[in-house]
Amino acid sequence: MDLTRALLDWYDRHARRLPWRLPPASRERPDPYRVWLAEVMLQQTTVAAVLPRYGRFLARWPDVAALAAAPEAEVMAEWAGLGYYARARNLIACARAVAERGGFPETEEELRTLPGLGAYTAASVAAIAFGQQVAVVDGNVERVIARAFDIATPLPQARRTIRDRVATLVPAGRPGDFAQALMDLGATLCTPRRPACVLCPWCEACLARRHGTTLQRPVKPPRKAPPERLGVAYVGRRSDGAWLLETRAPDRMLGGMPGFPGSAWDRGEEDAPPPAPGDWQELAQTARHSFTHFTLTLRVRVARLDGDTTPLQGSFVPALDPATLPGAMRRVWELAQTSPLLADP
DNA sequence: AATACGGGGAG
DNA sequence: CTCCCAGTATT
Repeated sequence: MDLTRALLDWYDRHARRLPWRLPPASRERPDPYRVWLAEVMLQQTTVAAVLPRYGRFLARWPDVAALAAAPEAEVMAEWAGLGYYARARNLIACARAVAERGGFPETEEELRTLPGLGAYTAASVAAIAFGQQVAVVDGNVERVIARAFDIATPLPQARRTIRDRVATLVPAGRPGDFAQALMDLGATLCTPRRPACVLCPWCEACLARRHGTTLQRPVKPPRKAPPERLGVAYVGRRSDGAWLLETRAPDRMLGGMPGFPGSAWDRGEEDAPPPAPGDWQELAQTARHSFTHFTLTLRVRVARLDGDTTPLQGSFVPALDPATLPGAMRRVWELAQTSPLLADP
């Protein structure tokens, strides 16, 4: 039996049931908006992390017209905690472009031109939403294919070979199911650390298994240790309880998200003057947060500000829901809660 | 080709 | 702790 047939048969029996997905072998076409939204949320993000957020987002903006009309700050707030905030900014831009042109384009090539749709997402929407016969390659697929064909070339150089291999396997009839089947296989059986080869539909054919190289595929380049960075953040609260916040510039780290004013730690600044006149006190403890490419230590300075304070940076917001803050800022907020200076009025 | 860009789940 | 995840945009 060929690889494609074996994989689809396995998928028909073991497909994960996910809210953005139709059951296997379904004759219906899924809503392109829902497919696109899920694919963007899933970029570098685990299914487990997306699951509780997808339904909430969809309930709030059920179609592309609704999202296109949404205020940007509300979308950013809904995205808080999901990371890679350029995704949310691109999501809005894409929704507006699609609403403008009256719907999603159906080819991989046209989809690729939309904001936030790269090679993977354009291919996945084309295959899953529109039934186009295209190769969908994500991290799971890279692992599965590198193992099945025992590809020793390191990533990312091996991407072209992997893509070509997938392209020869995609069936004309069920390209969307095939893409999702390959990803399910990587997510549930062909896992990085402990692959369940005995359950795998490709067990017999898998070259890495035959050669005993499974755990060494795919070959990845070594990564260097992320550097340490320092910074300062100011948590100010006015006598009426309002918090001093800024909206971070879109071209910066955590761009478009709310945050506490302070040094530009994403640009190497370790200190900065206060964002408003006041009696600022530095907390004994620091706020630590790990990003992909550096680890940040933030000194936190707090102050209770006068009712007529005019901020030099940021502006006062009457209420602050920490759930709408990105992780690093949430840590700062939590630490600031220990200071009596910031207690509710 | 290399780097910036988050956060959380799994082991 | 480390690794990795339904990647994209920029340089």
